[in-house]
Amino acid sequence: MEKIITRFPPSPTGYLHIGGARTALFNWLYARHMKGKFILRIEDTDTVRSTRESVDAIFEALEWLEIDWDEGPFFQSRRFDIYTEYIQKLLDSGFAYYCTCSPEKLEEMRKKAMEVGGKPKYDGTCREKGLGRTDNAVIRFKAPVSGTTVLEDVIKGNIVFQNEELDDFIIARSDGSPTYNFVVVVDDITMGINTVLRGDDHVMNTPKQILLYKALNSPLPTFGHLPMVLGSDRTRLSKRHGAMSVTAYRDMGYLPDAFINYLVRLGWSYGDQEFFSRDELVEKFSLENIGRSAGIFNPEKLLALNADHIKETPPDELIKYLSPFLKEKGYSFQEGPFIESVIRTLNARSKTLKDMADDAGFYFTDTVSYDEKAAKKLFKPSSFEPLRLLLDQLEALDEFKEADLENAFKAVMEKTGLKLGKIAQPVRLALTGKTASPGIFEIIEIIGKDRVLSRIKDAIGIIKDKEACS
RNA sequence: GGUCCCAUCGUCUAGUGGUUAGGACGUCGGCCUCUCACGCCGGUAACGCGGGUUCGACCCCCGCUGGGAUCACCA
Repeated sequence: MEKIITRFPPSPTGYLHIGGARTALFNWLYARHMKGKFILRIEDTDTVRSTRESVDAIFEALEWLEIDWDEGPFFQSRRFDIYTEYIQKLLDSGFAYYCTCSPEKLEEMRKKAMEVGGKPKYDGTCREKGLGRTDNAVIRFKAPVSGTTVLEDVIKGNIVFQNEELDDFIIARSDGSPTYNFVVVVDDITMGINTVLRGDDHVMNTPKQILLYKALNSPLPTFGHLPMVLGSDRTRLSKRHGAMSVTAYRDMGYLPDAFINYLVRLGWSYGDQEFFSRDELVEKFSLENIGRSAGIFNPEKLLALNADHIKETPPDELIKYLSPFLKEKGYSFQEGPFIESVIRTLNARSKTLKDMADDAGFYFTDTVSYDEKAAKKLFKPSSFEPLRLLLDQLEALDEFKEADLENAFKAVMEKTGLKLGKIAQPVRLALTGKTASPGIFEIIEIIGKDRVLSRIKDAIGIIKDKEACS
């Protein structure tokens, strides 16, 4: 069977957004699943809107998503010779012609057509004039005026277009630069692309492109149009639906694997399975299970999936992703058992890596800042005795191991007659500054004897001061 | 407006000519418990409407309605 060759062709006019990421992902997954090739192509023929920053932003986003490409990036701006050559081919074979109709005249025509309720299409004024090249002439494709063009879409099925609906679209502007529908086809032909997976919004372009393939005597690729991703109000996804840029999700603490897991499941299914590792996705991805209807982007489900992936990622692997968030907070640490245990206490409690870094503060700081309300409630005279007794118990311990710690607490419970909860909460506040944290024994073990003892002493001091004041 | 596409819980979806229409997120209730989570158990909620075809349609066909896409010398 022929080797599958897919591509992702973003135009660098902004950051990589969710829809683009999903298109890239489906093409990448399909290529990887089929052991084919995935090509990156930058569609920058619009020299006015294309920027170097956008190109970099796209690379950055793909890198984060861990979507790699086998060929490219190819830049259309550097392929003009090829386009010129193909335009000439079309001119020579009579499939294209020069047109000198002015933009103003065309605009007027469009307006009129819209008023009558018809499709605003070029009327073919110059079609048979046999005009030669002049300064303001554009080049149009000579499209068939009757018959049908059918798109055999692997996702949507057959879609039939009446050729009379199509018009002689422009393939080269008056300055000689080629236009989108034309360059896409030339690129896909010359790059050997045989599978085109793209957004739904391209279906109306496809008959034009099919006609071009035929005029160029090239075999058609397999087309598949992915359903759109919409915002919560069922309209096209935009800023007001939340973050659009893919890298914004990286910065919010999402795992790339969680992000792609969500994106793929939005429009693709594998029975009832919701959670997929990257490898599993590559293994199980298929075109047949892609849905036909548009999906609404649901940030809450993405968040839940992120939590699942954080939970399932082994601590030693998670470090790589968590590190930037810890470093941003100024925490220094070395990879190893310490940070891994820290992760183990937090991974079931964190929905994002940012949450995790936020909650991990007490493991890294020298001093603890207390939640005001909690301090008022828990650092009171009745906490003095249990804290003092616990301090004695802990000081006597050589090693801070869970079993020993439990015994230490038990001893305090027996002496004071208090339940564990009554003792643990003041201790938790003393150690973390907060009323919620991982298990009391695990954090004591990780924080370590020196810091634990000093933090308990600090708390005792505060309680004493309060007593003195009152 | 023309053309094209789409239609199962609020959302993502599974599903078959005969099912108690399944799962996940959310939500509600409970259990677990040193706090918060995790986890576990349970509840909530869907086949858009109208015609056909058929012994029987959520499923097949038609229409309607609703939603989306697209109509550039942008991509």
